[in-house]
Amino acid sequence: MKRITTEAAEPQEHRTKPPTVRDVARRAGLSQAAVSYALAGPSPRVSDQTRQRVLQAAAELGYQPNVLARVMKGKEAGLLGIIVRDGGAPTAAEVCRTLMTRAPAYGYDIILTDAGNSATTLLRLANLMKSRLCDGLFLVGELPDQDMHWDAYERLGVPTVALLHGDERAYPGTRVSVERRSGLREALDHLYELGHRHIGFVGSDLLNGLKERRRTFVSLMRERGLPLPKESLLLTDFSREGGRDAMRRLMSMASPPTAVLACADLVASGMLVEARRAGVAVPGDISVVGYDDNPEAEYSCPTLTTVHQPIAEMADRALEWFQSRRAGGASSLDNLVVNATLVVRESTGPAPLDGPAKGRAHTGAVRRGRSSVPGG
Amino acid sequence: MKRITTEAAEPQEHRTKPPTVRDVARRAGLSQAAVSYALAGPSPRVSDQTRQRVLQAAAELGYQPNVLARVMKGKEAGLLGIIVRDGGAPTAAEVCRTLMTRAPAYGYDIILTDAGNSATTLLRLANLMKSRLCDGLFLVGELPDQDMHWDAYERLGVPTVALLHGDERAYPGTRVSVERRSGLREALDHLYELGHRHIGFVGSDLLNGLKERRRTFVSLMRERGLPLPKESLLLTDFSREGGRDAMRRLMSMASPPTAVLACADLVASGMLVEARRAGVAVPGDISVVGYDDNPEAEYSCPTLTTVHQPIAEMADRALEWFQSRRAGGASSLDNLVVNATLVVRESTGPAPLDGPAKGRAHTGAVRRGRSSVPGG
DNA sequence: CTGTTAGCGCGTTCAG
DNA sequence: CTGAACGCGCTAACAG
Repeated sequence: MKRITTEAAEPQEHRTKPPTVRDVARRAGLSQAAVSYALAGPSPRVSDQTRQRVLQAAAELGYQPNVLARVMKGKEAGLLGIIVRDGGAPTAAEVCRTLMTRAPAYGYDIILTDAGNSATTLLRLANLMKSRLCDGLFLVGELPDQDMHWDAYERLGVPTVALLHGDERAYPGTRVSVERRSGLREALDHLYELGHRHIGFVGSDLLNGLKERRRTFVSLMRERGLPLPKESLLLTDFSREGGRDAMRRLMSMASPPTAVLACADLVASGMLVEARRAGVAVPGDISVVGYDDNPEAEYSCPTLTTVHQPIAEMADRALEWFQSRRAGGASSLDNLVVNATLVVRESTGPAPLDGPAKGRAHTGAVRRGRSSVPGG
Repeated sequence: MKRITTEAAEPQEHRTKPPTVRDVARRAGLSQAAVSYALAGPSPRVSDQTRQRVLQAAAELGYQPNVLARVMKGKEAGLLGIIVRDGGAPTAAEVCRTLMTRAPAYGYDIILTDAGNSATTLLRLANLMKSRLCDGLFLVGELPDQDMHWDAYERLGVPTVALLHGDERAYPGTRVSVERRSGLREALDHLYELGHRHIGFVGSDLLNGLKERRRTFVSLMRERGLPLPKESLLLTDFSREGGRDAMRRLMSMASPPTAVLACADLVASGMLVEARRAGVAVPGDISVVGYDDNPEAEYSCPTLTTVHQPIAEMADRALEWFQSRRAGGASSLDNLVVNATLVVRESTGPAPLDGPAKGRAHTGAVRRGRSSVPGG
């Protein structure tokens, strides 16, 4: 009963705030409802003439609807959110880019935030996006300690698809996962055919997904009856520096493997850099295989043989899932599997005939070049 | 008068919707207002005891405030938005990453969307972010045709800072710009000292910023009285492929430059790849300088001498601007300038003593390798 | 057939 | 400490 406001309000401070439907209505001499109907498209509710008046008034004021208000009313936003653990990781970055590129084809806009490795940031941002803003969420890349935050994840209350999250123990919700075994098997077959028998692995325990790659590798090696001395299973940081360090350690081994699988291209890339620096030939002395097939793999030196993760396909699976949900089917807890395949480039070649690299002439060069290095 | 809803509604469907202040209030046996005050922090409006009750009820329900509703009410969101023209471009990607990493230190969260090179998409997303959601916007990377959309940009009605946008003719609003002249001058000095006199440029006209780099290069060459034949000013695509194409054209020239500046690392990287493929030595036969200092520059083969854009500093300038605005000063239309500096790595070396690369033995190899290439 | 009124959703805030 | 209005755009139900 105390409605004092309405038309009596002063118009002078409207300059700063963007115009609303009310402003347009005032200008067109109509009610807000009429404006809303007119703006929604041709409709039997408003005459074409009125509609034109509205459209013109809106254009003159530069009116843009407030999406937030619309969303609050309960309309679908047509917006999906990406929360990436660490946008600096090349594979995660490419997944995000791909999702963003492809989303429009599925009728979605997309926004992204970076959790910067912090679980609390992730939850804060998730809460923001979930507040009716986004119809769904992608979780790209796992957090190192995400297992601790399960309850919070589950409470999100927004349809969510996880990507790059390892297997169901690492993330029990709906996720896109890569069939690890086949890709790694291809890599091992490839190396075996090239004559390699002593094959090492450079891994990291930072994330569940990386651990799984190592476990799968070990199991495949056993399956095939190949020797796997403990020192050929290296652990290092999930970074380019980690790769360099691993390569140094390999070069200092009495009997290093003739071929090595890295848990990620990022690590493999560091290995190549260090090999080049130390004068170790790849693949002449040691073959290196990556995992991920980041865009850089094609431009490294030598170009990198690696297990390709089909990122475009992963993005499509994830987007399709949202689309079919929107259509009606509440298909809960899916596991959307895609396959990885080996891409052979320059970093793998025949196993050295005269045994491991260590015995060869240039090994001296390695020692000379970096004798004070840790891990030796 | 027809208010049927309210308390009479069935409670069973509350499970799906996240809890609201009303739910917390009901649980604590208080009014929504009391809850709101209590949640806002200690205040004379509610007793500490009541506050505890509220806090506990909120925790039990897993209550999270709806950020959208809060923002609608006119509160600051503490959120900044990034609109990136093309997240695939390495420099833009790194600027975004850096902004996202550093924003928390300035008290902001940050969300990002990719305009995917489309102006309409950009404006749609800008409208979303502007709808009270974001307190400010970063525009990262210019659109090829952005000049056409000036009025729309200006109407955004949100404090905006542009990054990677060329000079004030390209973007008249507040922006962070790189002092181009000094960085390029350093690069030329460096090449000059190495004995290079015939220096070329591989540019692109896609974006204003790239055009400016070329113009600055030309003006510096004139200033120094160095010859600059028209065919040493190459134009190509802003991509790795564009770089490869440019290198092929350079190799087919009768008298190619002994050193070349590329308008961007991305292009320079393609040039290195093609040189390696064709057996042209860098820097033995030709020196290559990039622009941007993307992270990859340090890992290419050879590593790339390039003009470093101080991205961290750019991000800090931009974030500081928002921060000081928030504090009160409405400092409008600033131009926040940072300086670029040369980083010398392996891709530059002394000018060949026996004249341009073309005259040397391996040139034959180049021709053998790729005689059917366009641009020759 | 056209236009208007009124109220939804949710956190905030002023007058009681 | 509570009741009720507010900021928004949208839309069901009514009035002309």
